[in-house]
Order: sequence, then C-alpha cells, then structure tokens
Amino acid sequence: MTQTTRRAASPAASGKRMLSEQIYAYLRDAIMRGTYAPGEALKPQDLAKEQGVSLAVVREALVRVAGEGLADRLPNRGFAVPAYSDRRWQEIAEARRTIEPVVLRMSVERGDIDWEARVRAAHHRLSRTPAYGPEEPEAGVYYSAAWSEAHRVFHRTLLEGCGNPVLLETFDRMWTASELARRWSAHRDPGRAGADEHRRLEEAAVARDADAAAEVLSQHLTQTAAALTDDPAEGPVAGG
Amino acid sequence: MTQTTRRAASPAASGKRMLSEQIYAYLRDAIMRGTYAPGEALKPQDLAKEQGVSLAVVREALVRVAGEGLADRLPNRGFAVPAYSDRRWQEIAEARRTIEPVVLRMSVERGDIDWEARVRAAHHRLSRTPAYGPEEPEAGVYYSAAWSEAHRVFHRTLLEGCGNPVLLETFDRMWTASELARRWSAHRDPGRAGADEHRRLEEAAVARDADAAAEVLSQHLTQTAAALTDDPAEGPVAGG
DNA sequence: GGACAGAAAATAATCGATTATTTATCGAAT
DNA sequence: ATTCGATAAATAATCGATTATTTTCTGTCC
Repeated sequence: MTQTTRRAASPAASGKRMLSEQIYAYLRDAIMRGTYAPGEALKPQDLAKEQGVSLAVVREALVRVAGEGLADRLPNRGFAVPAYSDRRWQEIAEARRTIEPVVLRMSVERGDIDWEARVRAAHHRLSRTPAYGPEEPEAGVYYSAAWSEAHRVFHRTLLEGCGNPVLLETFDRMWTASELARRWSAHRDPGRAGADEHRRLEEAAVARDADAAAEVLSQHLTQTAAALTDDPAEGPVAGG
Repeated sequence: MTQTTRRAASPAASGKRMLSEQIYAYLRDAIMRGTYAPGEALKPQDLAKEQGVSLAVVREALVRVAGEGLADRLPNRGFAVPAYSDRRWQEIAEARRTIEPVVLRMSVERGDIDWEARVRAAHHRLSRTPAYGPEEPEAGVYYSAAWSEAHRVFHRTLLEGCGNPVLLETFDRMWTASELARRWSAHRDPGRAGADEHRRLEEAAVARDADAAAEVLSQHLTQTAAALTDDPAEGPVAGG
C-alpha cells in the first residue's frame, strides 16, 4: 500500500506506474492462465488483501477486465470468471472463421516488404519455440507461455499487412476470447500444434497468394474447432 | 450522494439500480450526442459534483467508457473525449465494409421467418421515422434520436440472422465507433439518408438474395464513407 | 524580454471506512 | 421433517478524505 514514490516496481515498467494497471495485468494474466476456475467468484476483498492494494484499484481492474469479456459481472453480486460453454466456443471459432480469412486476404494484397519480413520472422520464432516448455505442469496449462505468445504474434503478424488498426483490434479481442474459451472447453486437445499449416500459411503469405492464404487459414480454423468439439483422435490440430 | 433506498429513480429502471450504471449510461449518451467537444477533458470532480455522486462511481463509469473506446485515457492525466481524425474514421468505415457484407451474407443464408419479419418491421419503422425531429438544434446533432436508433436497429437486424452473438458484438462495437467518429468528422454531410439503399437492402434480404444484399451493403457503406471524405455534393448519402 | 526555478493550485490516484444488498444461519410453526 | 421467516454474517457498492502527480503561477536571473 504505502507506495511512497515507488519507482518502476514491476520489470520494464517504464511509462505506466499506475497501481490499477498492475492489478489489471495480473488479473488478466491469471484468468487467461487458468489460475481461477470458471465460474469462480473474484472477490475484491480477497484480491485486495492478496495483492496488497485497496478495494478501489481492484475494483477498477475488475471493471476493465469485465469490459474485455474476461469476467462476468452480476449486479450486486460481484465479478466471476466467465464459464464458457462449448456453444460459446463454437461461436467464437465461427466468428474467427468468418472474419480472419477476409482480413488475411486484404493483408496479403496490401502488405509490403517489411510485412513479409515480419511474417518470416514470426514464423521462424514460432517454429523454433517448443510448444511444451519445462514449466510446472499446472492444471489447465497446455502450452508454454513463450509458445502461446509466439503463436499469437504469428497469427497477428499475418493480418497486420492490412494496415487497419480497427480490424486488428477486432482480431485481438477475438483471439483473447478464443484462448480463454479454449482453455476451458470440454474437449480440449493437448495434441501437437498445426506446425504444417503454419508453414503453409507463411508460404502463401509471402508468395502473395491471397486465395491460398485465405483458404489455408479457413481450414486451419475449421480444424482447430473440430478438434475441440469432436473426438480428439479425429483432428490432431491444436493451434488457433 | 444520499441515495438512501432510492427506488427506480430513472424511468423503467427495473433490474439495475447501480449508481455507476446510471453514470455510465449518462456519459455514453452525452459523448455520443456530442455534449462534450472532442479532446475535452472529462474531469471526475466536475462530473461527480454535477451528477451528485462520489468520485468512485464516476471513475468506474469512466473506466468502462474508456474500455469501449468512447474516451481516451492518459496515465496520470485523466480521461478525455477522443479526437477522431478523418483517417480514423476511414479506418472504421473500411473495417465495416470488410466485415459487415460477409456477415450479412451469412445472415441472409441462415435467417428464418422470424428474422424476415423483424427485418420488415425494422425497415418500416426506419422509413416512417423522420430523420430530423423537432428537437432543439444543438451543435453536432444532425439526426433525431429516434431516427438514429431506428437506423441502428435496422442495420443490426439485417445481421442478426447470422445467429452468432460474437459477430453481433463486433457489429455493435464498430457501429458505436462509427457513429462517434462520424459526428466529429471534418466533412460531415447533413444530407438526407440513403432511404433508397435501405429499401433495396430490405428487399434483397427477404428475397434471400445473399449476393445482392452483400453488394448493396458494400456500396452503401462505401458511399457513406465517400460522402464524408470528399465533397458532400458528390455522394448525397448519409446513412451508415 | 525570455528562460528558468520554485512555490501554489488543480487534478489524478489511492486509501480506509460507511452503507446497502445479498447470502447464510437458525428457530419456530405447520 | 420441511418450509417459512427473522436474524446474523459476508460481500458489494458507495462515500469522504488522503496522497501523489501534473499543471499553473509566479518572481528572479541572465
């Protein structure tokens, strides 16, 4: 609490030294990592004591988290980790299948050399990052944090050629929802990632084959969804 | 302040009697209506005194509003009405052109009879609602609140046949951003609405002509963007 | 006359405590 | 034994005040 002129307590905290920001980041990360079970109540008092801050900052962080869809809010009943149904996950997956191929097509048509280079770099990093790090095998954690981030960056980079921040914000939102829902999906598949599809995505992108890229992405997303809904043996695809 | 057991102060306030909710609704409406100039600071103290509540509730409302993109937030510098550039508006318009026709196609292919009926109802209401009500001619207000709402409902209803809440949330978000950016766009066009295009949209939808519907919507959005960027004389289209 | 340092004012961020609502507990009546 | 109702505990929502940061207003020095 008494943060009298505390400077850069968190690592690499250059510009933002706002207490609520830290708590927000903590909550977001904790929920995404599966620290709290779905449906579990997020009690401001417990969090405040646990994090050593006042109720106000916890509350502000919770409001932000809820605004992003990472927490449900019931009037006079507080906040809770959202309990995504399989149906919900399918809706998110369908939304991604609907939007991302179109954006990817735009990206391939517009992206410049720098974009191509970044796609190559992102794919390289993804392909060389082990999906399962030597991390502690907590419940609900299926991929290393490094791989999850590399995965996200690759998919985002693919779309960044479109040059439209609004569309990229839409991607970010859906990716977050997708990752959260996937974590708690009933039929989650801890199988290996779709490395081959990622490779084909990269190739189609730098080859400027918009149709092929869009098609591969569409299949990739479809298989991902199928792998989580049906029997895992059917589609050994895990990536998003 | 002293809200000792205040019951249903606001009209039709049945379920939600949360102070922060009211302030949130007020702020959202005020910003969308253009009550505050773009770039203007939203000072919690002033708002708190003005609305008769404490800082905490104003702060919570501001955090929510900022999360929706209806306010900018600068660390240690408070909140402010976002100052959208024309470039920003074009990005939003492009995002809508990219996504909405695809969703409309899906909607036309999936919508049931009930959806058809609601499309007809929404269009009827829109076509019979005067765009310019006898409201006080405040600065920045170009359409009556009733018409704006009917307009939004019509466009949303067109897409609701898709049956995917995630895609509809995306629409809601973009519509909000679009309306806000349009209000403060440099080249705003107070001309009459694209009533004819709305009629053609309705026809194509209930006729189950997905291609035509998507094409008309794409043109509609393109013309709307063009009308605000170029000389207003070029494209006398105002609707979204 | 302009730039700079320092004090003063304004505003943002945070805190501790109060009030209101919901949830849990317990006992009486059927 | 179960349901209903009142009380007690827990938790959410709100408030008033405190602390920290930024901005504004000086007056001085060059």
